[in-house]
Amino acid sequence: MSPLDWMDIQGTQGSLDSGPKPALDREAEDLLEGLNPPQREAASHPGGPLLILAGAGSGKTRVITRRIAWLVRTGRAAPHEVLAITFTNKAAREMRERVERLLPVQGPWIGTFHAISARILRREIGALGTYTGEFSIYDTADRNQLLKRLIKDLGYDPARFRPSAVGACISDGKNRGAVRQRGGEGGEGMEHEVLRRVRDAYDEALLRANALDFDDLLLKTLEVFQRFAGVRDAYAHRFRHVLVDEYQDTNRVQYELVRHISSVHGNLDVCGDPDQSIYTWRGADIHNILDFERDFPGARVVKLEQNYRSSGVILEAAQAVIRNNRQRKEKELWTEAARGPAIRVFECGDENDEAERIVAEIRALQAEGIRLDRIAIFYRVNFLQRALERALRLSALPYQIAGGVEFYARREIKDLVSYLQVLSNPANDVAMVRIVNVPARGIGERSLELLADWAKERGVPLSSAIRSQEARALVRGRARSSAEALAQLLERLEHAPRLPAAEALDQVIDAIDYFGWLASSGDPEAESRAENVEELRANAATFDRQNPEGLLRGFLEDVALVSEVDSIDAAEEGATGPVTLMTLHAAKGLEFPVVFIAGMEEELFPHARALMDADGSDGDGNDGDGSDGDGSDGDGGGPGLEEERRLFYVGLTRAMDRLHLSWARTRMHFGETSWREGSRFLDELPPACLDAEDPEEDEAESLGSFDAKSVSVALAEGDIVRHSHFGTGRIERLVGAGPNARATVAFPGHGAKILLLSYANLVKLGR
DNA sequence: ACGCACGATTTTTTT
DNA sequence: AATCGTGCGT
Repeated sequence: MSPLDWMDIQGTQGSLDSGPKPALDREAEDLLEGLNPPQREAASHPGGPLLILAGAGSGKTRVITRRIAWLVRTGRAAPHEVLAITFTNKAAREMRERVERLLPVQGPWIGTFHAISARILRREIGALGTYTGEFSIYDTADRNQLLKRLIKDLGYDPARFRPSAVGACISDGKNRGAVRQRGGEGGEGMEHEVLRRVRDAYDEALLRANALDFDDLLLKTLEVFQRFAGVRDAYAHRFRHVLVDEYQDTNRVQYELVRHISSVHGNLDVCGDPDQSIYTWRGADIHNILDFERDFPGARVVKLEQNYRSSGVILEAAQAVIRNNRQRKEKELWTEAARGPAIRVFECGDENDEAERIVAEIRALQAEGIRLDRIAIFYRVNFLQRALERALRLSALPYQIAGGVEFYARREIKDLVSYLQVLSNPANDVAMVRIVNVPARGIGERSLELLADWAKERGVPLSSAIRSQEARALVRGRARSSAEALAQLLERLEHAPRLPAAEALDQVIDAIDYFGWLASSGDPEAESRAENVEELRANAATFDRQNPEGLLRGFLEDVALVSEVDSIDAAEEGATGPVTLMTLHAAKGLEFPVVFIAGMEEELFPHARALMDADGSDGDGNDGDGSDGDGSDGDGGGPGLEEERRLFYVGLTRAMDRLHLSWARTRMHFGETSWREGSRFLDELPPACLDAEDPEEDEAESLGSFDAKSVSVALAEGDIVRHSHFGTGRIERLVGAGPNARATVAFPGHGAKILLLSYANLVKLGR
């Protein structure tokens, strides 16, 4: 979406108010074809507030896309009068494509809250009088870097007040936004005092840098709407129909935004599932969806309860699990699908064993003819990714990871993007600091400090100091000439913001001879960095093609707002894609025929942290520093646990046919190995849904295999075992005892091997 | 000013 | 285990 294909905000209305033309009726009717009755009701809701309670896999996206097309087709809204808000850019892209397939029409605004807000602010933020439309967007890394400097400047120890932690606090405050005034938050020792001072300095620094962080994008938009009714009304008039997906994950600020923007026409459709609310930690307030009918009187409520995605077994299991939650709106999903294969639970020795078993299983699936891109592996926390990745690489299975080390967080990418940011917004100090000595030009910390102080005294950005002869005079020697050269460089590139992104990028790369520098830097990763830069160039070129008017600024916005999750490609036609790895959070909204969920362990899957803080759904007081310990109310298990359970529910319901859950008896964590216990969630699965091979049910065996080291004791001839290198095999013979015990194992494809049990680490699979 | 070695710290989840 | 930051030596 190009930020500039703007149509006059007001203007276009009239002519559409007349009822639908009869000729269109049939075509409109076609758009509803194939929908079940509630889906049809939702898609063709005539107007006014609408709440779609959409269970997992109930065809929600289908309904929304049809609805948008239907609204346009029946003349209830012109394309550009439709605003659809999604949770990720990927979802936005997908929705746009699907709508366009139904109706060859462009113009609806479809995007995330952040993207839409940015788009509005580019145009309107000037009204606040403090920012300009050229503002930069600070991502989390930028934020933390800025905070670190501020914490130091204020004389605090950044080790004691970790920038990331302080940043999280600040963000939290902003997300709960409008209601911040509640806590005088004075007392409570000096911690709050520190926080307050850093926060103030932070906001001021952002202002001076003409920069907004993610939270500000929403907050400033809200502020504009609140303070300038005219602007608000213009948008509220324009957007005749507003649709919000994943409404259960909206926070307070987003709620207010939605309210404003739908205030004129009152045509607000929200869609979501309280059972899939998994973002309360980031300020999402489940009450938004629970109280929708109260907030928007006269709301129509439609429940979508037929599941079209998962097998009977999977759906039954998911339902059984989620029923353990206390805080919940009753809802029964049903399916016409067959029961399908049972869910399998792998109990593994350690994380490598777990990864290898998953890999072996994937191999087996592959042999069955199942494509890799139909397979996904989920996990609760990112570090689990490591062992999985290692095993996949070792076995040469192609995979892609969502999340992990984000592309745009890589140093080489940050470097180049920072140049572009400085060119686009010279006040962007964080970016300026980053590039001042990249490539190395001999401007060290000391020189930088001199320049920064000069700028600070005058209240001007750092880049002004670089450009000022007077400031540069403070610096001695090589640094001075380097600063001069840098100033000239920036001047030569000044026109970059008016260029297409790819061109601007290329000019920067040229001007600093980035490839040459990379090659000569002695960085062992130089090659892969160069590849990443090529990828960045390709991204820029793609952006230019899709957004001819976007220019550098548009590209920078994309860079800031597009997350790695968005880069997960749904398989191209024809070619078979790789296995996909991602966190459970990232999995929301997706579906895969085969799903693995790794790390089903206490403390890890109900995550230890989630069980600790007892608050969550009450917008109530923040953390008494360990004063009230009420982790004990039984039932649902507390809001933290309930959210974890919802997350598990989300994971389960991503699976269409096959589902594998795994856990490890020991796992390396923080560099030390610890004993693990199977997740309590495993116990919540109905036995009827599980594969019988469950070793936990077998008393004798669980005794024998309790100690990973003594697994061998439990082995017998005829057992099927797994080996980290050779894969699955069958034990032909056992000889010797104790540390000398040996097994002859037949591995299909490798032949018979004689293995020393104390080394081989065989894992018994069955017999 | 820069490189290296050592030690501290990390790991919930993300736009 | 792996990354990051600090302090020291050149």
